[in-house]
Amino acid sequence: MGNNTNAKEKFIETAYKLFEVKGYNGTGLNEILKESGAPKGSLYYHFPNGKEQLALESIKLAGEKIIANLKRTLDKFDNPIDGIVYSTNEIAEIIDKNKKMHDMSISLIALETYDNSEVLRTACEKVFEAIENIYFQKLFDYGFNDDKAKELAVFISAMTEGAILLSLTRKNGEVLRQVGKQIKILTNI
Amino acid sequence: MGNNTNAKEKFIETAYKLFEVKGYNGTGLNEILKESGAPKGSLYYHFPNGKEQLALESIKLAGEKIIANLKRTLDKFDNPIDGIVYSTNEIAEIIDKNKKMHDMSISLIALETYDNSEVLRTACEKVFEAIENIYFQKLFDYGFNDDKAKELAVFISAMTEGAILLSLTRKNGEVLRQVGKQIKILTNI
DNA sequence: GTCTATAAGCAGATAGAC
DNA sequence: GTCTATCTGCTTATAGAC
Repeated sequence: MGNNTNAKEKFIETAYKLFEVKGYNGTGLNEILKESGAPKGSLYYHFPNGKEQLALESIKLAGEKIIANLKRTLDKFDNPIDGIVYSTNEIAEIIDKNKKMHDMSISLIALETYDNSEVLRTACEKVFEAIENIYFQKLFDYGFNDDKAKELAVFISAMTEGAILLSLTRKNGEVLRQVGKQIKILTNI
Repeated sequence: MGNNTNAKEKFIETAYKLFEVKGYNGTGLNEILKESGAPKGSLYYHFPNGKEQLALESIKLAGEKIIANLKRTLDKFDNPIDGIVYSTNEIAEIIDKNKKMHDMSISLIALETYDNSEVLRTACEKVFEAIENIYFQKLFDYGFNDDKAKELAVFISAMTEGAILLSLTRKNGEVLRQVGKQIKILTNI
């Protein structure tokens, strides 16, 4: 019997890379097929609901990778703000080099789908919530009370997503680095 | 002689509304044509470079509207931070009501085009710069020195864009309101 | 300047052989 | 489970009548 798990995973891996950079509407099924080297029939066997189902799995995968990256980085530091500044600097470097999105944000697909597909919007919402929770836990463990940690986590999530957007648009990581510096100054931790 | 200016402006108005919410890749030319009530030949007469040229004009128009809104709001306040908080609360209300983008951000089209079209990327970059300059001027006029005003302007731009993204994804303006509160606390102005 | 007809290609999706 | 052929409809764009 053929190994269907590998074929399915290959589709998701390929799709998630393309969706993250080119977006949901900007990526055709044919492109995903070509890149993954499989025929169309196989895709629809593994994803009966077609493109939307493939995107759903892609968003979940992207979320897992983003969360894993963020956790790994924050764990290097005791002070949460130092970890966050390091994280923004890491992303800044990637943008300086690749000038492409890669395991940093699902903002594009979130903006493309929040008004069209409740399934995909909810999936994106969950990823953003998970990111916020990582920040919250780090801040809470450091000693902030529940309310303060929650407020700061929302703030840091928004700031980071915005800085990624601006840095991508400008094709350099300067905004991310400036924002990192600024949050260090403002929070004064 | 026919009034070509009106026809052209009508196209831009229609396109900008659709692009802002549905995105560049998510909006077909046929949809713009149908909504504006004009035939295809007319569009290509006014925009020989097709969709990209239409999008370029749409981004410029969106930028003008966003800037005008922001200026008008900030001018109501002497204290820049109070103006910014009011502005984020305004956007939060719009999201609570409409749950759609409308004169608040070009983030979707920026993320869709930064890697495909240098023309559109540059247009988006200019809009973000203009927004940043509005914040800078307000902060500078209030008494911040040049460097500090610049740093805060970048920070506020990023934070606002990120908060809009998260609020749209969650379909409510809570993040924007929380971020507004938080920036008031952190800057302590 | 305006409008219609149409081209050429790609989109997502499906049927059915193997 | 895999693969091919194909369908329908939409995409951007163009040619040419008026």
